Amino acid sequence: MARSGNKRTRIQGINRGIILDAALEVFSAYGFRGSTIDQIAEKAGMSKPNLLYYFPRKEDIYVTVLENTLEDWLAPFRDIDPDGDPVEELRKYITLKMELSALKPESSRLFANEILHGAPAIQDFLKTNLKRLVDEKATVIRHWIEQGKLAPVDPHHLIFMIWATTQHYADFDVQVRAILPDKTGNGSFFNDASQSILTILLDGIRPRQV
Amino acid sequence: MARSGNKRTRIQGINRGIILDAALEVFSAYGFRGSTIDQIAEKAGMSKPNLLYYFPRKEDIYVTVLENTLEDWLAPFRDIDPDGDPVEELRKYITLKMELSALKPESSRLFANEILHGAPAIQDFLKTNLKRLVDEKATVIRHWIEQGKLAPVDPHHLIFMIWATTQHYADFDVQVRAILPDKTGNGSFFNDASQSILTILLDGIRPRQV
DNA sequence: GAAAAACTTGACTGAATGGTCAAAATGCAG
DNA sequence: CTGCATTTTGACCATTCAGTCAAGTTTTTC
Repeated sequence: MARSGNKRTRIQGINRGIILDAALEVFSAYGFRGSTIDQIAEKAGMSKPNLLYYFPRKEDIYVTVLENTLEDWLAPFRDIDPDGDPVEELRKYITLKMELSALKPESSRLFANEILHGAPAIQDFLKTNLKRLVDEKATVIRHWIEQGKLAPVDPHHLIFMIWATTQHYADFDVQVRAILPDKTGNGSFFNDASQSILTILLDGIRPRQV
Repeated sequence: MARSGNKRTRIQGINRGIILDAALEVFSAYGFRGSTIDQIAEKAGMSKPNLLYYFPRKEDIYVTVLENTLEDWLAPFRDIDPDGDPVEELRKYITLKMELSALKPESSRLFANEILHGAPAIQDFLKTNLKRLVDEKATVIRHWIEQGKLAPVDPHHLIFMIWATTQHYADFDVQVRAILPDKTGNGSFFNDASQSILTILLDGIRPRQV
């Protein structure tokens, strides 16, 4: 039986990976309820009962995919260095986050969809782990402000603003592409966006007094 | 038969309204695929066949609700006055948008969900109406910049940033509430957020040289 | 106030879909 | 090569759910 005592055979390792990749694509595109096991099985190139041999319930697949993406998503945030230069650290974070949005929009959408619908599967995680981490980084930002290295702004709202903006390019991709003049090909648009966001965030839009 | 020739009776007006209100709640909470006609019918206090008498298909309800919310959503954007003071206009817009996020988070979530899943029902709208409107406002912003009333930033990305941030408080409500220290009660938190966003957007986070 | 139109609903149908099961196929240790 | 464990699948079941229908009830019209 699969997963007995957590021991994984060679084939289990391979197939679980294939399933999770397929599931990420499907769930992020159609949401939990809108995705069918058949869809995932087809994309994974195996029969439905076979897929269910590895993940007994639809929800098991979903939760596993979600958990896997959470870590990717949080790592750059965790890596913000309290001892680094604030502007440089935030620049690095925003750039990384935008790269992630460009590279793995599916993960972002999966996460967004989960939150949008009330985070039924990860509410606990939000209230404990994530809150702890955010509060920690908010403290870092507050220190930076006290040291005069950053303008006095509310750390939590600053974090939300960065999250919101960077994720927007993944989550609202169709809208962004529908609106943006496609002067730029496909590639450089995320770079442009990073630059713009950074400029606005750092210096604001109020013209500097001359 | 209902809706023949678009003429509406008294009862049709009432019941369509009730249905659309119920549908907004349900669709925004569970998405299109995740919502059932029975759920909407129950919330609307009528039988399923009766509901289907007014809207023959599930999709008809969905599209109608979506169209109704789009207008609400765009109105404040449309109202940005090219002849007004830029900072004041943007302040007004952001404040309005945040009030809307606080007052009608369901509309925001419905819209977000639609975009997140590739905007199957409103792709045309995005590419025509919305693009036209955004380009128009981008031109306004560009003029403001030329007149030195705004720092030189990319107008499109500025608009995206404002949209992303303001909608975040509606769409990611559970996450925001999970993280935010609930020192503030329920009411003032949207005010705090508005203030913070505005400060950051206007003056940035880089400390001003003294 | 009677006929016509509009509205309402219980009971139903067919398709989609999550999940089961028993039997076949394959992999692998000795 | 043999026998046991793992993997794979066709066929199936039960439930959910969008949508139908025919028969009733209420509202409007004249």
